[in-house]
Amino acid sequence: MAYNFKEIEKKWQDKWDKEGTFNASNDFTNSKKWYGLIEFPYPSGQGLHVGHPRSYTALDIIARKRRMQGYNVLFPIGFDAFGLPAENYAIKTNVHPKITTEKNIKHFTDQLKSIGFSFDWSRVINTTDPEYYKWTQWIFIQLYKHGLAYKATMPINFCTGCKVGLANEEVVNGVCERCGSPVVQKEKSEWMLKITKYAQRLLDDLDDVDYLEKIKVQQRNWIGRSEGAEVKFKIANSDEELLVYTTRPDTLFGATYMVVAPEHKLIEKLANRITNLDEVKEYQNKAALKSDFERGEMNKDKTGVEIKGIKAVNPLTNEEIPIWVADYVLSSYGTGAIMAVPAHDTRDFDFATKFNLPIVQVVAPTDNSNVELPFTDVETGVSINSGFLTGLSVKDAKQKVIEYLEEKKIGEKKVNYKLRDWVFSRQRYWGEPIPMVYCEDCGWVPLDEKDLPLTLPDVKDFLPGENGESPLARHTEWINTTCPHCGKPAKRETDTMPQWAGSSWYYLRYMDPHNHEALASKEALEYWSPVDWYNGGMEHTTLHLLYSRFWHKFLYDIGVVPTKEPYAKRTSHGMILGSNGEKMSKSKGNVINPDDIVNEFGADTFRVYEMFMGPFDQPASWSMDSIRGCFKFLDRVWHLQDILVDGDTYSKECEKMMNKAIKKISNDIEDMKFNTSISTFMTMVNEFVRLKRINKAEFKTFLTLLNPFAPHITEELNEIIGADKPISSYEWPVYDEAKTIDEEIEIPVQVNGKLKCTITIALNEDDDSVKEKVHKAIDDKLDGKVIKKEIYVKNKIYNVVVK
RNA sequence: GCAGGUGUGGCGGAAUUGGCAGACGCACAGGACUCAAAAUCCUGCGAAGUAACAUUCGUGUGGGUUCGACCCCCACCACCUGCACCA
Repeated sequence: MAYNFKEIEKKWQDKWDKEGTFNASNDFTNSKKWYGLIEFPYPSGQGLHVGHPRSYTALDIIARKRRMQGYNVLFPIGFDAFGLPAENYAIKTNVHPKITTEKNIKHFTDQLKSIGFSFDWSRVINTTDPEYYKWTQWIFIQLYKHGLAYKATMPINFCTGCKVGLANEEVVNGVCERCGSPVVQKEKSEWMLKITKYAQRLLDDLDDVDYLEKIKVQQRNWIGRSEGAEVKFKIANSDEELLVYTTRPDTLFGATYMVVAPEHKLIEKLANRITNLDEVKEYQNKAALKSDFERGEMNKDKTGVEIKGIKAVNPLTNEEIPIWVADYVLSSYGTGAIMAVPAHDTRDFDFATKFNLPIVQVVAPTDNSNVELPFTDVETGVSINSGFLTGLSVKDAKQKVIEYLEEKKIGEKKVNYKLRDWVFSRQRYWGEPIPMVYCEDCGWVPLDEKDLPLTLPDVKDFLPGENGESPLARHTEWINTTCPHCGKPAKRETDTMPQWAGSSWYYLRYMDPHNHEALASKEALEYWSPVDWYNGGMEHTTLHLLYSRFWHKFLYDIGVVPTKEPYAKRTSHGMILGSNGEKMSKSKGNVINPDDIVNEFGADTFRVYEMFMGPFDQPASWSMDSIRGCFKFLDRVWHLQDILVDGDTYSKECEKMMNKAIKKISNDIEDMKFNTSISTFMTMVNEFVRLKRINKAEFKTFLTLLNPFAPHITEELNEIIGADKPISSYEWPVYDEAKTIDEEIEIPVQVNGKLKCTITIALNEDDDSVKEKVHKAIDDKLDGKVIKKEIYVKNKIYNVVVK
């Protein structure tokens, strides 16, 4: 009988669908729960990408294993359906995003089901469903009420293509992450979320979660904590002060000039004393026209203008030093002004060299040798030419100078973060409306919670406004409302939320997706929290992961969720590349469509191949040849039924292999080493074929182990061999450690570290007996050389050193 | 520039973490089956070398530690991924 995967897969998928086989239990008395989460897809018009199933299959394997281990498993799926592509498509074709989204979700659902994932389809969520975004809006209102959402006019990244404000995270190399158009700076009034208030906790609590180390590193870098000091510099002959932030207060004696960012307020304040105001203004204007990217481009010559007419006073040396304006100082970090220490900072050094500014060395290596400047080593440095700091190590000097500054009230210890507040407004239609109303008398007022959801009005015209206004801004009948506070006429916010909003809390909704009273019930949250294992792409480590941790911590603070962290464990999969090793894209013509693969080889082969491709966390190139090998493997598995013999226990010749395999595969799955699990399966099949027999007990265990990887074929074979219940209801096989150990082993014998031969010994054979065997084997190969030393590592290796 | 990662046959990759390098798969070659092809099955497959053994070389490069190194240490090269004038 041939392996008819089409028939088999359809049969089991229909059965699972009809019976809801994999729905998580709502019985919370079962204390053993496991919550596995994959990043829910954006239902794009292109359909499922072959990259999605890599992550989904991996967690599906773990979820299926957990069920067999007796856990109540929650393994949900949903759709992150707000976003630009549907809206851009609507602009082009005038098809409402709601229709496109619905169609795409249908398509995705069919595709996902055709691969046999054990998702709980009774819990599907969709971020564009008013019943869902009602709670997204509710969270926003809570943020607002707790002072974490505020409106600010600030320069934002404005995409000239999408005509929309972008978060810093969405700007890549000066262009829009989505459409590739240039991004310029624009002043706009935007809703902001105060993620910076949580910076320290987002950093600290990384110690309590099990994330891949590289994910933690990226989060830490993104938060970018640094310790230093703020120092006040007096402006000579004035009451004004210039506040700077520095991580090297120990180098204060070497500060030979100051630099302020072009946007710094000092220039305005002291405008009447500046003798070259025109020149300074011209520089400011030029800087304003440059994008952040242009300003930040490396290896570019530093530019700047001295602000003449005013001087700053170094608080330690009392020397008057010049003040410059230069765009290498950013207004958005620290205080927007720096003290420049050219001898010990490469940027200041470049600038000082270009403009002939004095360079004073104040730190030297411990041995006081001459070094090339700038000398930036903080580990070995010792203060010199620094008054009361001279002779101290960098660390001690920092400590001492901060004490001094604090005592004299001219400065204080200060921690800074690179993390910025989250720009939360989007001038777009296809997003959650921000549930805020502006009243002339009351200012910004949140909607009453009982009036949620604030639904997105149906519009016919999706073009953004000329000035980057939201398409909703043209909808006067929707905009005009009454103030929830005083009842007077008022206007709605027309901006919508970014795509990150809905995905910042979706894992909570899965716990109780049909709840009308709350985002999820207390019981469900208590029972299912936290997510036990979350797998997703590295591209989401700095944005989505950080945002959702922030929202979660906030919800924890206001008593909504029971845990500090949303995800106990986070892993990450490597990207699937085209067969040419490049990222799959339509323009490169190297896109593989999952439907074609499922059609030609079947879902089981597709799953096995994606797991066999290579190490899970590393990128892998698609190979049509390799996938045939996986099909061949399953075909061999199918034909094992032809050599099936009776037997209720493992046969003598296979007992060891079976026990070893259970151990290896069980461990491999936990370590996400799926590729070596599959090698183990292949080795087993080769052995059964070589022996021309497999007994029932062996086959049953084999099928159970393979079931999470290839669920359809294994269920079918299980039925064929007369099982009375499906594998998904079996217990995960256990092994007997004693039966994984060989009592007779082969060990290598080396002479001077080079392999000469191998000998067979009993496990734990006594050393003298082993020695005797070794000498019998190699004594005639020594060419009369003298044995100097013999090393025997028990049961491992025997090495003879000769001369 | 900083941080992290990777480098092993023709290719994808294994290696119990310091102990027989190349498991498993692909490709390739030979054979069986077939009128023939495909599929399937069997055998071989790092390089040099030999009739065949033997032997030598071999995990990006150069050095080191060790009885023994893909694995540890030092220096370097190449590629990938983040971040990037963050004071």
